[in-house]
Amino acid sequence: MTGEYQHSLDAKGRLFIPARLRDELGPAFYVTLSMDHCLCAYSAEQWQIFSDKVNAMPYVRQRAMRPLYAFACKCELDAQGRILLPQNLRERAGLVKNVTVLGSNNHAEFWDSDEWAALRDSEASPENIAAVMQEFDF
Amino acid sequence: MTGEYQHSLDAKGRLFIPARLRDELGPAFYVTLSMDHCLCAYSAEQWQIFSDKVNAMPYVRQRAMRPLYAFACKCELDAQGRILLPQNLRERAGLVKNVTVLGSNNHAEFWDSDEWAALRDSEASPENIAAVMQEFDF
DNA sequence: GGTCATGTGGGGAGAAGTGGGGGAAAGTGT
DNA sequence: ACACTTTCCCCCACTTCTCCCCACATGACC
Repeated sequence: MTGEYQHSLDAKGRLFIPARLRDELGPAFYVTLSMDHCLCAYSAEQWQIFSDKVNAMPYVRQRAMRPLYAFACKCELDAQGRILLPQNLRERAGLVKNVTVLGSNNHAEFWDSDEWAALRDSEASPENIAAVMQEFDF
Repeated sequence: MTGEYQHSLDAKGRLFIPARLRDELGPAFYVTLSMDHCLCAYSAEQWQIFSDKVNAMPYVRQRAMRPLYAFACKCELDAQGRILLPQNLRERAGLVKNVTVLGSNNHAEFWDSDEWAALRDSEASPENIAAVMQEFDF
């Protein structure tokens, strides 16, 4: 998944999913917290892969995953290609009006637009890009 | 991939891809940022190799790749052999009207023509060529 | 000079994206 | 149990933009 898309939450808390990401996420997908101040969306398939990994862990470690599952929400697209984001998730990621949707390889991310803009400017500097590319021998 | 090709963005932000590069990039390829002030295009195959490497890393490290994926765009050729470059990518690389397309071994690069001309003149000096060749024992 | 492949530009149909109305379903209080 | 509010979901109307198409210019090759 790739790309940066600008959308807005409407008065009812609905978020539009760009057509390109829709194809890759599938008709129903999972949204949950991230380690950053944003939300992550995983296709049903990716979610399964993730869950399998969790299941393979000893129970003591599985408990640490509790918040991830507690906040997770299975989202389904309406006829217009939108999802309804539960309020607790919106609050958690500080999503109010302007939301930037990012494709990020195997998942999508939802950011408050201002926050993402600030992060992008600091992360997408030539030095960082250079460092990343070097690391991957790209 | 080799060569230097002169093209222009039309009013709709479309860029013509030279026939020689088209063959090597394939019908759909990925365009993203570069560490220089230009855009890079990778064939779907190259992109997959890169993504596989990223997926093999722990999630905490994968985050560093966010800007690369956020700016990336899967571009498909139209019947005339052109692609539509998203505005944010064009802005990022300062592409307005005249664009120089470069073949650069395993990828292609898109430069603002003036900028490339300046860079080429400074880099393609006999001294630089000599230095490069020496380094590779060429 | 003719013909084919390559490159350039623009019109228009249809998909993508946006917003809002209204009714069903669920939750709340008396 | 019943009215009332809130949330959710389906539907419709509208705007914007992408993509497909055609028409033409240019240059290479025969």
